[in-house]
Amino acid sequence: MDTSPTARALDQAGYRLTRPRLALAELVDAQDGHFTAADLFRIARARRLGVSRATLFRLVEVLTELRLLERVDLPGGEHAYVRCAPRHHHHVICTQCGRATEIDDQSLADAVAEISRLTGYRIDTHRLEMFGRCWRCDASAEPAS
Amino acid sequence: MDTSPTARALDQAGYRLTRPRLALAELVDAQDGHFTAADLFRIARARRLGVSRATLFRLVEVLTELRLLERVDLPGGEHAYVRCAPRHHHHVICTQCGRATEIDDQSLADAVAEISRLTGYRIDTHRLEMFGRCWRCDASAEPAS
DNA sequence: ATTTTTGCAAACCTTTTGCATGGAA
DNA sequence: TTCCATGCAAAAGGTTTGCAAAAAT
Repeated sequence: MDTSPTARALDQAGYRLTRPRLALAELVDAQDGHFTAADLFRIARARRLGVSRATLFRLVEVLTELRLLERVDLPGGEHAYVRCAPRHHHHVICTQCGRATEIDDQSLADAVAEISRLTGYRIDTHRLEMFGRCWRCDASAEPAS
Repeated sequence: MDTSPTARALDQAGYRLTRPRLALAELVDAQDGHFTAADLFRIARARRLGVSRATLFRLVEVLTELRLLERVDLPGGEHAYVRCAPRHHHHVICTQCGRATEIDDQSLADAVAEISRLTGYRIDTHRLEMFGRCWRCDASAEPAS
């Protein structure tokens, strides 16, 4: 059965459903946190999916163009990716478990509009990345509370 | 005369004022937009400052630690740096001329607090980068208005 | 059959590091 | 004189690319 959402999106966008793509699509769908290209490659190699680095990078690029993935720049400077819905939003990322939660908050749009007004810039795009601890990790880190 | 703010900050922080550092400090001070390490190296080489890549990277790292520079991740994924005051803030960056303007807007802090409340994350750090056109570039791009 | 996609390997680009020399304090 | 800093060159990552073979439509 072909229930991989990513694979379906690829198909719909006119890309051929090859074995490497199907395998990677499932991998990507299985991630619920952020991952780097290297992470993906490591997993693919461990599972003997027989996917080359080149193909992996090429697919990540396609998925990013389709907005199924979004690149986030971690505080250390690495490029990671998170699976997400193809609309404008932001992420809060847990620095402990890697979980990423999508945000689409109006108060932020308001803040950006205000900044545009204050600075005189016409702001085309913006990117907000927030890093912290999700409720689960935060709870387990403070047993006594 | 030693009027380079960056050089003075280095001195104050206990770093030795070597010729390469002084030369680079002046270069950095002269930038009013964002620049990559490669940009800086290109300029240094053109001016025959005799600074090696290693030294340049090492100084950029020091300046970033001292918070005289901040790394910004451009939409294309490159790492650039902007000169700035050593406190928490954000940047609006002109995609045309590269000018960077510092922002410290309360409405953004409010938005982040709201997001923290909504998601249950304890947000430690956040990074907002805005890209657009500054008033000057915007004006010259639309002569008829 | 035709066109896209793959894998390989090499190339590329950016950044880091070890180490002996040179320079600041 | 004592460390700190530099330059060099090599290494280490990370990502891209040319090209012939393989696979999807």
